[in-house]
Amino acid sequence: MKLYNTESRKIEEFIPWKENIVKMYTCGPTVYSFAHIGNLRTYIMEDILEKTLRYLGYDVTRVMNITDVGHLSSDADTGEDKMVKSAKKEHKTVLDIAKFYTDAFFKDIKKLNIKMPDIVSPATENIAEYIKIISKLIDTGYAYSAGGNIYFDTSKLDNYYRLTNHVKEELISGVRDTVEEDTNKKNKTDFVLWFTKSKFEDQELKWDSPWGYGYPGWHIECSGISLKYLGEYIDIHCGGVDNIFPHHTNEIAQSESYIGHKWCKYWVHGEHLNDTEGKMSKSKGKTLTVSYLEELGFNPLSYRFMVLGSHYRKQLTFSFDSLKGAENAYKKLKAKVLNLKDNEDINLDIKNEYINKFKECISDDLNTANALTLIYDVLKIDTNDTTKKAIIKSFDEVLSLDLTKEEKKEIDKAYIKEMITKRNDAKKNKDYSLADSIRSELLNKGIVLKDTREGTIYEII
RNA sequence: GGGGCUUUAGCCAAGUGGUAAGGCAUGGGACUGCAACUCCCCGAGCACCAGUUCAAAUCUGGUAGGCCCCUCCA
Repeated sequence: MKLYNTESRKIEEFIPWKENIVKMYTCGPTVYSFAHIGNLRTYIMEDILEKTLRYLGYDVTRVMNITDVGHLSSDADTGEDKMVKSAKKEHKTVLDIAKFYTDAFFKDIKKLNIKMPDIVSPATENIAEYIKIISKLIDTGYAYSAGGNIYFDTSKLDNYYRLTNHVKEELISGVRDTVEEDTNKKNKTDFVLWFTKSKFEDQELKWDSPWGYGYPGWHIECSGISLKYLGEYIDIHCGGVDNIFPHHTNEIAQSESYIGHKWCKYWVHGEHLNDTEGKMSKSKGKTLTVSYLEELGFNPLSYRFMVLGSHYRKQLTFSFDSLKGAENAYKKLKAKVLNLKDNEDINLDIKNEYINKFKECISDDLNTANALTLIYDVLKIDTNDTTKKAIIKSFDEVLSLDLTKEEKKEIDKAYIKEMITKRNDAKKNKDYSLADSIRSELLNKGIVLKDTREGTIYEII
């Protein structure tokens, strides 16, 4: 397995800490609104990565957090916690909001055939863990108290920037002038581990701690949850590219200072889905959600297909034209696969040959585009249908496009047969208007008639 | 100002030194009462310039465009 590691900026051979065992941590959503399809692109990538590792025989444990506290809002306003802001807007408690959008997130990932991580843990349920970590960081001199808050002292590390290549001197703290400088900090890059005093006094969720009644900083949750469920050595940490700095940089700082040794071996980041104007964002208004795509008549799996057609480390520009193209391609492909006969003997040599080819594709830094192309190759192999279908079904364990899954809709077969007979009679009598009206009547019910050489068949859409 | 990514046919996209995979769309053809479905056929020399090389989309340097990060963000 070859994987691009953000830390080395190279494609590396994947070698986990312990042979055959993979501990994988993936940053989860902040649940203050619906996830948009750009967010979901990263989760699709992580899903493919997890399934690829399992397909290759690794024993994978994957953990994801749910951020339900302590994220600052966008610069568009004066700085209110996102969760609090949503709660106010919708007249609900913070935890109600979190619960609602967490459920919505789970529904979305299910529609996209993203497997639920083995462990999903909300930030608010691991406060004790954060307190434990912060206490030790204070004891060992990595953290200090100032102005009522606990800060991590980034000057204690000589490789703080190792994930990003940033040059310390060139960092401009006020690229946007709306950002206020926190005068409690010893260094520009220091960050808060625990708040008791902040600009945002209306924070609704607070907990007791050795440093006072307050709430955790924005980076500690991932370190805490990861250490709690995966231990001190993890193999892969994923997220979107925007997490690299400062979030993941700070996670490394905290976690390694706490445990005293290297923590995570591979950092894998997914590129963004852009719209034609650039980065998709929740604040731009028109949010593209999975449900919205469904309202427009798209199958969520068409979006998955579209995402898999590109590489996760390349920016992808979303347009309805490209989604439409993906949907066409997906429908055609699936129809071809479903058409394959299922009652012959599988040629195991051929099956193994193509499964190996498939493994080559996906273990090449998750080259899903080539994996999809391989499906088209399989359809062209000189072998029986059943072998082809078995091969594609195996690929689909990773790709999860439901390519071999029949849609099961309740249909009245006898009724359709009767209508087909009626129509064929009409055709014989050259009563084409009757024939066409029968055809369109069935079409309205989602039944598409196809006149083939072997007679009329139907498809349910 | 600093850091990083990116530029291949109408669109998506593979490709990591040897004369451009695949898919979608379009067009043409077969089939059809007409359609749809299906099947067959058709398209680029890789942003630009200059190097290295017997040989470059692939390496080096530069130019131009696009995007992201440095601020919560997938």
